[in-house]
Amino acid sequence: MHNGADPNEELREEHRIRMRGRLLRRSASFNVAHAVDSLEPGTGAQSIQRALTLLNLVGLIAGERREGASLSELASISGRPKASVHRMLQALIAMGYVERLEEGGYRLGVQSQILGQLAQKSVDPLVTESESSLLRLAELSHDTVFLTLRTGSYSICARREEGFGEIFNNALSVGDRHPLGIGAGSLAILSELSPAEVDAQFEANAEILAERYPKVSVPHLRDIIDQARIDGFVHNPGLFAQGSWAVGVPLRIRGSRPRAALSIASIADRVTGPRVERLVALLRREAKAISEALSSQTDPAPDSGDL
Amino acid sequence: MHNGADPNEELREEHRIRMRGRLLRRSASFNVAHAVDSLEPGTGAQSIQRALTLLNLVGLIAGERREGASLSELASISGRPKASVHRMLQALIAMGYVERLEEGGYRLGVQSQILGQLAQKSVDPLVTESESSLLRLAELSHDTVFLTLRTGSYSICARREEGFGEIFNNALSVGDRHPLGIGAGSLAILSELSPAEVDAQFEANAEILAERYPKVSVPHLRDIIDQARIDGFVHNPGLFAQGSWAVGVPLRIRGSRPRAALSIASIADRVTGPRVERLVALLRREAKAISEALSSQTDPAPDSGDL
DNA sequence: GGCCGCGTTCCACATATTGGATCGCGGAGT
DNA sequence: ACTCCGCGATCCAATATGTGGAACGCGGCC
Repeated sequence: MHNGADPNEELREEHRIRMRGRLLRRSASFNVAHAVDSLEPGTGAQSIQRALTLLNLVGLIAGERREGASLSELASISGRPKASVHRMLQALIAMGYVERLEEGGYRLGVQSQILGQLAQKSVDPLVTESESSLLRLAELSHDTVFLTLRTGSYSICARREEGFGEIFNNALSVGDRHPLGIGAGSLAILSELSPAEVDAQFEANAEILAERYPKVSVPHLRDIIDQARIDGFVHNPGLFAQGSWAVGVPLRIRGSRPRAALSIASIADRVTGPRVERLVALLRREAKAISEALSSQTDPAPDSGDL
Repeated sequence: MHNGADPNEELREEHRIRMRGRLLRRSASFNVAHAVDSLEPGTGAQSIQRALTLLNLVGLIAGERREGASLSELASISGRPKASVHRMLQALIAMGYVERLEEGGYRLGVQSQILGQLAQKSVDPLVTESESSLLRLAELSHDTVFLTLRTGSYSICARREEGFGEIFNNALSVGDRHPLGIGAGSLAILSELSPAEVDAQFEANAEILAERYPKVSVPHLRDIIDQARIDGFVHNPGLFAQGSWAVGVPLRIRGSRPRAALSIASIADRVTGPRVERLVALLRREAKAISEALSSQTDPAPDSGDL
């Protein structure tokens, strides 16, 4: 996807250096939110759901720790018996989606990597295209930056880039999935949909929201969305994770339904007052850059720039 | 992973243009080889295997056709009833690993892409690092170039790049998996292992080889491997797919077990006589470049260059 | 030497998956 | 306009399938 001369690589390396040793070991509880997923029984597919959830989990853990994930860890986090997890892992290994290190840890395998490659051909150029924007935003804001994508009635954290500020936001990491409406990016996407569609989404997720996000008030979210339609950005004052404030802007792509957003998260102090405007300005600039880059890919004529 | 300025992108675009319209619609049979996979019953996991096999298949088809894969196509290729395939697809969609286009086709979804991203953190830098080498090789040879990786007792086609010659080798595409020993790259990897290890691999795959590759003679493969130990490259005179000849060299990475190879495949006429030496020279040069690049990543001191 | 936590294996149970059959739809053919 | 065809979606009885509690063996640690 890139060679050593990739201009992003320098930025990236710099980040890595500054981040080193700062990577706090996430508490064992991880972000189980999306791991314990909606398994509507009767659809005849929860073994698949369980397996893929496990695969996600392996990815999430092994993505942060070089040693990979241990069996009992996976068992306890996913909340199923070790025997089951073990059996699933065997299957995943047999298929090459998971590998086992000599030291015993589990991590993603070659097939996972290849699947990703195949996926890049089909799915959005968005993720790759926004790479450099995310790096710039992280660099400039010193906070944590996210690219959120919509899938069905969910939003998923597709990319995350660390600024190297003092604070470290662990509320969301790559691969985490939440119902639409949870998170600044997610709300930003909703703000581009019609009120009717927004209602439809909230309705589709009604149970999940009530069950897993009991503190969240849907009417309140609707208010935020309405405000965002006016402002053009979402401001989330720590609604979902305590102390995790954020701003988000939608990505508007020509000829495509709204389904992506950029957001920046940090502590309350850094997402208040005049700084909000500054962050929003940064986000808007990058959002525009990305949408123009994507438009020009399909259509050689430069965008009229209505953002 | 790259932005518009990625130096590989130009090469790549050029390829795309030259390839356009030449992408023969693979015959409906596809390369089912690895799709109908070893489902050892009783392990208690073939629903997972089936689902992941289907996922692979969606990736393979949608990787070549923008419209994605159709249900009945997937059903007929994978050889299971439509009802089952449909149910699995629903599950995969619910998890975000597969998406459905408005036009009705199935293709890989956001989660697949993200899984790939997470995998890149854990798995080899090899695949990304060898990108430009593959492009150069394709460009220079005008044939089809492969990066093969080892997983357990299998080899998998991790990358494939088209030269724009007259002939088009369809024997192997990205994601295809075969037992170790099937294919020039695969053999090249084996040639770096000790004879005892080679035997162990053949033994592990004995049944599969006998059943699915009845024409292949293991003793003969052993001879080829022995020869490759002397020559430093593998020459496959159409052993596995009729008319598909190839040469392959192993990738030797400092401080890592042998598990990768580069190979070039074409028709008999183009992989005989003096051209073999020329191709091998090309392969060797790139193999050296890659291994040096990787060594210098972990160890700042330049490699002593014993290749 | 005994304890603990780990990964692994076993097996009777029941449930989740299976797939043949059916249905509804939209496009092609006459 | 009517039929035919192939597609994707849905249903449901039969059972093959995955399940998970329990027990095992191993290595490190007190």
